[in-house]
Amino acid sequence: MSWTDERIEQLRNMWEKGLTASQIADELGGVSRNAVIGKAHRLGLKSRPSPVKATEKVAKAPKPVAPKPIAPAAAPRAAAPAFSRPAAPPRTEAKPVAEPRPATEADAADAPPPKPDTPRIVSIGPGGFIRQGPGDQQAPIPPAPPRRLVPAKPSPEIAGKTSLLDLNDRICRWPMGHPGEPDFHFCGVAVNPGFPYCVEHCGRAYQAQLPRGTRRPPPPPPFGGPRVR
DNA sequence: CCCTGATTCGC
DNA sequence: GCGAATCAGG
Repeated sequence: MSWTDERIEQLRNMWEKGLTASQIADELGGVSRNAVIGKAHRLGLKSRPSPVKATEKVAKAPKPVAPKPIAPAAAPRAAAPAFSRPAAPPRTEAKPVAEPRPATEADAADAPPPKPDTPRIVSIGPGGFIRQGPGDQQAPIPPAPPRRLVPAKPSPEIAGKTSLLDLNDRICRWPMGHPGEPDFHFCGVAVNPGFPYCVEHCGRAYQAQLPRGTRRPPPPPPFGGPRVR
């Protein structure tokens, strides 16, 4: 398979919709997940949360990775491959990282004082416990992180469509489109009383039983017909 | 082990 | 330009 304009277009759309590379590859067909990712990068559209790129700790000790016993004579690929990318790309303003010292347990305090520079004056009570001053109450109130129960962008294709969550026993649950595709939805019109489908789709779902031996018309296609790719 | 995306590099 | 192989985190 080659990257025709149309396929590139599909790749772009799906990628920006947040579909995974696997899904895109599956949808396009004829290409692997790697092919999709590679093409996406070549197109310049990358980003999207990567499970692997999030780490940017310099404190990581350089791990030499045991050289493979085979093919030592293979030409070294780069001049200095071992340290080709230890330098953190200054993606964000690289603030001076605190020196990696052997962290003590005491350092791991959950609530460090907001102003480390200000000397805190504490008093020791009888018995050695630390008295808390009026302003010393540890702020135990973590700012509640704003949470969104519903994605802000439910994908324009689904807007207004009857989704799986919208199903109830009064609306037609005849599937429209192909499951797994972004615009897959359900019929959603008023149901034929006593049936899970509307009148029209009941006609499709429930076909009269014909006498044995008679030729029957082709059965109703599942999910609206054969998949076209 | 499965998944994910990123990167490398021979073709 | 392409994508398999590989890496590396979840």
